[in-house]
Amino acid sequence: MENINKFQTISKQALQRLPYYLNFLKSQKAKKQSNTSASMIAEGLRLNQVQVRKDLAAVSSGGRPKTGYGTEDLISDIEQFLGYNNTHDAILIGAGNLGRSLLSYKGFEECGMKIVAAFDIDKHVAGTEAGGHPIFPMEKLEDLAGRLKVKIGIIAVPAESAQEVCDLLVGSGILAIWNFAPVYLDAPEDILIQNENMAASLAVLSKHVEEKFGR
Amino acid sequence: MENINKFQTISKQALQRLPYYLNFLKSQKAKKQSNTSASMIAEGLRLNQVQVRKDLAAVSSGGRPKTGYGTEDLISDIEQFLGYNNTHDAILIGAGNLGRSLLSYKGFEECGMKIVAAFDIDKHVAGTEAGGHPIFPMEKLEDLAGRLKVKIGIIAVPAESAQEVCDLLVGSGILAIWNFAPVYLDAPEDILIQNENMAASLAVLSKHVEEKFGR
DNA sequence: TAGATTGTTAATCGATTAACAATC
DNA sequence: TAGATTGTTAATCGATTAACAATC
Repeated sequence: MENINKFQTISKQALQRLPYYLNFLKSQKAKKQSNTSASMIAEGLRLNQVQVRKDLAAVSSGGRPKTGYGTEDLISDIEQFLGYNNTHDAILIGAGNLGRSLLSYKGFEECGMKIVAAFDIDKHVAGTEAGGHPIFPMEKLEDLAGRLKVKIGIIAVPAESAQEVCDLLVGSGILAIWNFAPVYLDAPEDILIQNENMAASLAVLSKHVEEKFGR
Repeated sequence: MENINKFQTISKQALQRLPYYLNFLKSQKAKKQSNTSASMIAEGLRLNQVQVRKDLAAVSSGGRPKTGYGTEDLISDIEQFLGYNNTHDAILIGAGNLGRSLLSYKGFEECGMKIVAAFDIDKHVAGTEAGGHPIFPMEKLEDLAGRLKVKIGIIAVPAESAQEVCDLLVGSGILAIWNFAPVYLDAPEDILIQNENMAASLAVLSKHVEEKFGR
């Protein structure tokens, strides 16, 4: 039986676990472990064995009974799957406090994303730079994004202007948006919106402390 | 009937939606809308009505048929619920690239969290400061955390040392940990671990672009 | 062959959504 | 009273976990 119909889909949660596996596998590699089993990963990351096994099955077919996966093979299968090999260019909009923090963060490139330019509505901010990235005025966005064929947009503007920026990005042919503004954006369904909200995470922490510590 | 048995629990997902509601409500307040209904929030944030209504019911009892909630009342109910009124002190460990970005970010205080000190293992880094926060050597952590009665720890160290730092924090009486390292931490179950992994979010974006754009 | 590990099919669990009753 | 909106109980959906068969 051929596996023509076997569309291996993967849930968003599973997708988000993959970088953890990757990290663990790299530490295995550093320890000269040439093979790594799902059980080892599960134990190392304190996850359920079956979950790990299922996640890996969606990403690689190099698993062999009794031996597990070749550590390096699995690393490259996951990186391949996530598209870390082909670097994706990104632009960031909103060079305020958060935006500048993101611009100066160096960890994105090893995850296959490279910020190529930043934009800000404030004419005084435009023309400066942050973290080695030039900041342009908003008017240049559409032209530049189109010419550079950028596929990822990072929104770091205030809530009020986030939807507007989103529309602009969609119009410029962006495929995925990393949204740091505290709003749910409206976009065509083939555009992926990944919401990242520090306030949302803080809510979880704050609530827990409040509960445990009392008021 | 008294509501003694009515332990209103709330899911983590619901908890994370509350800051979005808060943001919407504040914009309502700015527009002088004295009342806001669940349906208005749902429409504004493009969420399901019932979901919003259920979330709000867990947080406030000020909803009235036909009128909805008093905008300001609901704001303060949510802030009360999340513990945004009582500021919680936090310490940050690891003043590297990411750590410094977090230290210089100004948005945490309005979510009820205040970073009071940072620590780093590197003796050269200790003694300096970032974003107006002093950076201390690791040896001072236990003493300072205990004396300041800090309840939140922020881990921004490399994956390899994250568990070690976690243990140290737990030993110092911390109640909740915001973990930026790409590992799942092992801690007593009454300690809340909130994982924040930029790489995990990037994986989702990267995969989508890869799928749409092809390789 | 026995044992470890993979990978799949079925059961469970939790969150979201739908239907409805209650109330101002 | 009629209508809008709340809040609850039941149905659906999706992800996780458990049980098991396949394989080296």
